[in-house]
Amino acid sequence: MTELSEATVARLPVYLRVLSELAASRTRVVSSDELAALAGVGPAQVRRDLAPLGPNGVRGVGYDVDALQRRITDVLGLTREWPVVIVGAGHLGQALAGYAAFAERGFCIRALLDTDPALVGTTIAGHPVEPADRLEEVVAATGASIAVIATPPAAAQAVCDRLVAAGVGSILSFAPVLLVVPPAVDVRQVDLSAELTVLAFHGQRRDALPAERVPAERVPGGDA
Amino acid sequence: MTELSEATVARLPVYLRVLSELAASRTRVVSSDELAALAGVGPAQVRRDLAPLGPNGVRGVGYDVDALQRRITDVLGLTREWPVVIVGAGHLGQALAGYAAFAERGFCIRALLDTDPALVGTTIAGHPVEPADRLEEVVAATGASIAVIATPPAAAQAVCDRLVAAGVGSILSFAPVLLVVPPAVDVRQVDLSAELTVLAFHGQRRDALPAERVPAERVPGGDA
DNA sequence: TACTGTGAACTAATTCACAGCT
DNA sequence: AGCTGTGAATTAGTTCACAGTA
Repeated sequence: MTELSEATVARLPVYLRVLSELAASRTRVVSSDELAALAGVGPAQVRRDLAPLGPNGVRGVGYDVDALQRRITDVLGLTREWPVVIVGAGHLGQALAGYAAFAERGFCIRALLDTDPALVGTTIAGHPVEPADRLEEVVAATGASIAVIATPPAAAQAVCDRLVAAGVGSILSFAPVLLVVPPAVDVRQVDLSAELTVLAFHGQRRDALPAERVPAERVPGGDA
Repeated sequence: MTELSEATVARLPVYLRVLSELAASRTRVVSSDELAALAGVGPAQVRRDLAPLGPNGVRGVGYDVDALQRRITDVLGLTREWPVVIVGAGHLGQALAGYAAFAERGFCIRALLDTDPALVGTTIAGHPVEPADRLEEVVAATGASIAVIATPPAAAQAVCDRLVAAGVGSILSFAPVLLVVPPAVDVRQVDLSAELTVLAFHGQRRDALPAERVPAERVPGGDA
């Protein structure tokens, strides 16, 4: 395995999902054309992405669904379980705590933290909400190296600092603020307002050109 | 305005947020260096992104905060209100329905739909949950051109088809499935499992190199 | 002096097109 | 015949470095 581009890494989870579906429907072999169609990318893209993972395909035949599924699972680090701590038990934190797709991939929610006394002590999706004071001990006790920040923006940086100090190396943040972290820490941000804003931008353009040529838009899947 | 790259469009909402913060703190002028630091990108990137929006800066001085804020708001299409319909009133749909940051940007949640009879008729964040049967009439009545899909994956494509048929042109989906849409429809997908998976991939690599060089990781902000 | 705007260089990512294998 | 894997070409995105200007 030479070296995977960031763009490839972002697509591997998509291929993995498609392969699970294929495996569930007893499909044994899949071609780059088929896989591409199911994943919403081009066939050349699929081959480029998969080639560096080792020889996975058979020329003239295609890819073995099970073998490829195992290979990607392995490359992505999904052979182990990843304990996850969620900070912020508001609506979003609650939604994430109950999100079934996480567990299927080996992401086990191990704790839900919040500062709100009205929430602390309650149980959400089977997880007792702990007081945020205990962040450090909860991280230590669960061994979590991944944390999700679902707090109000104003609290995010402080929470982030404490998570990093407690040893968390990977953070998924839903707070629309820049998180400053040491270089070894990996932060991904999901900005829901920004997503809608990009849609608004395109929508506005579409409205402006009544029945004209619509700018480059790949289908299926749009420009997700 | 020549033509904005997709990458630039994705960053404009970030600049807009930073500018709002600056405006709130009575800052009148900002340089590309400062804006870059606050947005977590490079200064050259900021200038490249802003230059095509017209002459916004003054050489030797910087950018006028208010004027730039207005300009970006205008370019992104945020001068009008965007009615939004959310399909799926589970935890995630509820979280989105109550998400304050949407309203601040002019995204007004106008309806929440669900098939679950236990949810229909209840009120969430001030929005009555409507039966999903009424999708078409709700889209028509609200004039929504943006919709959010927060349903289980199995229902997403059918919902998507109905939304498109009802005239929705922009869709934000949280369902981890490929949505097939006509070319004129814009789809953005947020795949939460995939986000965690990318973190797991990097985390695994970090663990593998105990005290070694960590691969390219920009700070602040990590590789969000 | 201190900043923006931009040509030019560079790097990353995608797509083409075909050689090579089964 | 039908597929993968990959060099080569292309396109998109970023960064540099500096000319231009208030």
